[in-house]
Amino acid sequence: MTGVAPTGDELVVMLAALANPLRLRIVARLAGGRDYVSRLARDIGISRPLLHMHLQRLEAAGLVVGSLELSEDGKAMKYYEVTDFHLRLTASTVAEAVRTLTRSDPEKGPAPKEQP
Amino acid sequence: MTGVAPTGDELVVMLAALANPLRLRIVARLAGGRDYVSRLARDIGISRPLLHMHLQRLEAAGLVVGSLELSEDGKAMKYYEVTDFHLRLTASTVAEAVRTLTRSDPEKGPAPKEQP
DNA sequence: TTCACCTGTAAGACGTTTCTTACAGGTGAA
DNA sequence: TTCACCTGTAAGAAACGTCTTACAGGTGAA
Repeated sequence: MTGVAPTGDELVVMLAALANPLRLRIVARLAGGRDYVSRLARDIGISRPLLHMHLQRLEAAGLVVGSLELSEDGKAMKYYEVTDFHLRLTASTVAEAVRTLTRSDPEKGPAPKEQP
Repeated sequence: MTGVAPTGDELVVMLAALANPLRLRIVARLAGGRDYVSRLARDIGISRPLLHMHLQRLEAAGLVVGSLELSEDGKAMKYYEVTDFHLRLTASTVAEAVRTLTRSDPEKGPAPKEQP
C-alpha cells in the first residue's frame, strides 16, 4: 500500500486533485473497477477532453494510474485505475507535513523552481 | 471529536480549504495553540487582510473557529483555534462521500441553488 | 490629540482552473 | 472508402482564487 506520509508539497498536490466534485466522482467510479477514457467519459456524462484533463491532474497526484493497452481487436485503449492511497488528515498530520513544505514560505521567498 | 464523515459537498469544501500551502501553514501554527489574527499574520509573515481571507476559508470549512474576545486592556481580539477534525481519505471513503454529492452531477444538472 | 495597537472590508490586478469546441491521428470492419 | 470506435492536444472564454493597497472603525495610554 501507499502507506508513507507524503511531503508537504505532495500533500498540497493530492488535496488540490481531490478538491473537485468531478474528480471525486472519477475516483469513485474507478474505485469500482478500472476503465478506459472514452467509456468513463460517457459513463460520467462529460466530454472526453475534459475527462482527459482531470485524469492528468489525478495521475500527477498519484491517485490514479493509466496504462495504454491494445484491445483484442487492435485498438489503443487507455485504462485508468485508482492507486490504493490513504491519507489521514488531522491538525497534527498537517503540522507534520508542513515541516517539509517548500512552497510559499514568506521567510525564504516563495515557490523555488524545479531543477531544469 | 468531529468523528462523523462529512457529506460529499462538505468534503469538497474541506479539501479545497486544505489544498493551499499557506492555509496548511496556518493550520499547523494553530495546532500549536490558539492565536489572534494580527499576531498570527506577523508570525507567518503575511499581510493581515490576506490572512483574514484564508481564515475565513478555513472557518467556512469547519477546520478552525474564531471568537471575538476582549483583552484585559479592553481591546477587541479575534482568536482562532483549530477544531479537532479528522479525515480519512481512500478510494473507498471517497466513493462513500460521492453518494451525497449534490454538485456537478452532469445527469441532474450542475450546482443546485441554496435555499434563500 | 496623537500614537500604537486591535478589528473589518472593498477594489483591482493577476494568475490559475475549468470547460467547450475544434483539430489531428490511429485501428478494424462494412 | 467510409464508418465507428479509440487516442491526444490546442485555443479561447469564463469563473475562481490569490494577493496588495487603501480605507474605516474601535480601544487604551502618553
